[in-house]
Amino acid sequence: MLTKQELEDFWAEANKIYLDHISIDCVVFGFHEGQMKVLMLKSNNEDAWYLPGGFVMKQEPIETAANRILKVRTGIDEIFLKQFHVFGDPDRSKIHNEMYKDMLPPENNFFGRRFISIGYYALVDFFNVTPTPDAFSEICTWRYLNELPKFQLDHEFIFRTALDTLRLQLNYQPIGYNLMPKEFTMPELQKLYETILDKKLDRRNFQRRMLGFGILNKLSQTRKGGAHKAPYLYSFDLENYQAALKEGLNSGW
Amino acid sequence: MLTKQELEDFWAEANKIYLDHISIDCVVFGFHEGQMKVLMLKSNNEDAWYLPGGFVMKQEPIETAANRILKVRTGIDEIFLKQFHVFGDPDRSKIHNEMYKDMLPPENNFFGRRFISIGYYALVDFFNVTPTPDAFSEICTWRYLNELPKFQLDHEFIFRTALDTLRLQLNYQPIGYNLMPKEFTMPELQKLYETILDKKLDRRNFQRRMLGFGILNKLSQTRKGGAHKAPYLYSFDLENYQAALKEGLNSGW
DNA sequence: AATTATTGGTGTAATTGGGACACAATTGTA
DNA sequence: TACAATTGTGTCCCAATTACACCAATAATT
Repeated sequence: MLTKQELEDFWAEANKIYLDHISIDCVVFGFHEGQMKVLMLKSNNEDAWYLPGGFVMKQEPIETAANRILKVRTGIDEIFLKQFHVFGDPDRSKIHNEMYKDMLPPENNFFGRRFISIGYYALVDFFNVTPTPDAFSEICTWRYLNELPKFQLDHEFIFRTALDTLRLQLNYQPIGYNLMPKEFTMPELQKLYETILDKKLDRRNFQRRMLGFGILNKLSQTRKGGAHKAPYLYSFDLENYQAALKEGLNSGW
Repeated sequence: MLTKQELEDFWAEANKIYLDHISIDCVVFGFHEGQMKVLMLKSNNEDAWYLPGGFVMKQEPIETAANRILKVRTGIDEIFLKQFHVFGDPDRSKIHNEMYKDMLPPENNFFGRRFISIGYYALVDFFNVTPTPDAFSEICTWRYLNELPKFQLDHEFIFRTALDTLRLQLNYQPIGYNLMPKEFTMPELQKLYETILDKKLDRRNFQRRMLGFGILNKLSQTRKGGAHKAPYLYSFDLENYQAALKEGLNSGW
């Protein structure tokens, strides 16, 4: 819990460096070996969980701001990051206004203002991440998708929209470059897809389709050491992968 | 051209009622009988064209703001309107700052601030629209896509992104409800698609695919009066149409 | 060393969807 | 009445998707 003085200092500083009324909320999906989690923070003020977020500096591109915000929360750079929606209801920050109303009059409460929030979703390997709380949270941690706590504000809606968007975009967009090791097996990649979509896919059809995209290199080595038959290793063909990111995977009309 | 006093009044008022740093830019695509145009405004200050846009009032939802802005520019309500991207480069408003620098110091120049702009695209029948200039434009009019003037600011990029997004979304989303008359023929609907995509489609394949979506009712009447064979009339099955808008047209994984 | 359990590699038949294509029907005009 | 233009409709072919089954490799067990 912050003291009144600390809050005042934060707001005074925020007023100087950040754009008013604009915030960024990030839904960080973490993956590792068939698991999928979301990065969440627990308020140090009450029993409420929220998504990582922050503000845009006065002369900072929003893309840069999103990366900066995630850098301090996760410790990693160069995250796969995608803008997916803007959340702009006038009363979405009401709770913040309530929360701090005893400590500062609303006109000084930076948080209590109306914020228009730009939603990003991020995809990371959660083994690479060091979850780091901010000044307003006591906990920053991964949560399983099926064991999510109650969200603060409209963060439940933001999370849901991000997940829907991610699943939709899986149809037109390659995925996995930042989530898989350099070399990986087809079953491992399939597990990533199954985890995101929360459904089983057919091994053979998955492989055929994925190879059809032309974004994978089949290596001659196999993954030794595991139990059972050694699967072949693949790597992403980065050039084709990037092209597919731009052009999309299916043509349509 | 506005006087200095008029500008000052506008800015003073804008400061009172609008959220700082947030703007909305709308790419309004107009369709009618196989033609496709974009709504544009010509600055009364210089030979520069820009997209309809405006600001968000302090307690107004952004969706409402976008509708309000388009209402005054087009005269119509209930426009098909879709948020598609946020443009937030810090220097995207630079030109505005330049433009008015002789009339007001930058700190009073509402326009000269850094704006983060939420991009919407709209689809309308341009026969229903009365293009109406704003205080900063002498002309508000439709322009053909292949005869576009030079754009101000980053509006060329915004326009291009909107068009790309529209064409992409044509693959997963039904279209035409607000753009076609209540009853229309298959060739008329096809012409809409061809116009948007700027390419010819096969009559028979188009019909088969479109009917496959299950969003059309085939009526028993035909369109009499035209030359040549009378085509059947169709109407949208609004229930299935709405469902397809939500669910998407193709499944993917 | 043989057996078993488990997972990975691969092929094939049936179905579906899309693309290319041709001919018959209707209507106004010459 | 012939013609031009346009619409309605069906079929063939290929590509993609689906469902499904058998063989191979490895480790643990016996």
